[in-house]
Amino acid sequence: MARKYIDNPNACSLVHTMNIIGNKWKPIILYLLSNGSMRFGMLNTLIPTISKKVLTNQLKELESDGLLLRQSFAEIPPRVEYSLTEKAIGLLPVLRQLSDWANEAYPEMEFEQCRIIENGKKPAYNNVYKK
Amino acid sequence: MARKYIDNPNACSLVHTMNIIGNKWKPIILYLLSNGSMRFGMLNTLIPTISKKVLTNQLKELESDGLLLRQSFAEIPPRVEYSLTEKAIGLLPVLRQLSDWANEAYPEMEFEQCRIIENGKKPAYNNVYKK
DNA sequence: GCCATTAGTTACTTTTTGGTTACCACTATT
DNA sequence: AATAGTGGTAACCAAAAAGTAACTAATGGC
Repeated sequence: MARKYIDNPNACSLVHTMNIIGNKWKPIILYLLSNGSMRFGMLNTLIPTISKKVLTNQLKELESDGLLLRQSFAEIPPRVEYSLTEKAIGLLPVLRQLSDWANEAYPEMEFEQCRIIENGKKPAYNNVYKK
Repeated sequence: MARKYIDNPNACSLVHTMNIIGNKWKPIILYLLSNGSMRFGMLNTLIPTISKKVLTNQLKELESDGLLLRQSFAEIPPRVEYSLTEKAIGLLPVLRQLSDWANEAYPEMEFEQCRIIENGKKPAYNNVYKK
């Protein structure tokens, strides 16, 4: 289960960034967590097309790269909260710009409004992904 | 050979961006082209760990997403030049910020200086990836 | 006539990623 | 006594991405 990274012989920081967030689910996970912590099950509900196995795996990788904090509460049934670290918070504005870029570059696509860190308002989760 | 996109039921522009550049090679390709056009063979030389098949495929996808312009010259042997479109040029500052983010978030890694669109100087290609 | 050159393509194999189902621990509720 | 609820894990399988090697077209140089 070793993680596969792109060869990065010259230590290019862009390659490193893409190693960390350049895949199918991670930006979405960070985006959903951008307004506060969330439980595993909630993430799974908001991203219904991801399997539990893969979600677990992505969360682990994000945690090991220092982007997520995982807090496990000793309760029954279990409760685990995921939240962004400072590192991840520093990435949010860039994710926002990636979003903005798509809006400008592909105006014909009429995207939804991106809700990342917008005036501290919570995103309308129920409209983002429906079960 | 149909392209697989992430499900994007709510037309999130971040998901769209990741569909377009969120993979192993595309940011590197854009980065290498950020100082001007380049031939297929040169790209392949500068990214020696990519196979010709995959490079061809990535270039096609970037072209079909409107990020690259492909100019084929009727010469023997063939000559094909790839260059960035306006869309792609608009993305460069964001790529630069992704780079900068890694530098700040992982200071222990001592990355190389990112050379994207830096004062119009050409990147020192030979130091980026060696054959 | 033979070889080198370039930008691919094709067929085939391997690696990587993602999905499915069943299962677990522990308690509260019915 | 059975079931629901949560956050997983394990075994197994399917799909996607990537790698490899051989091949091509058309021309110039030897």
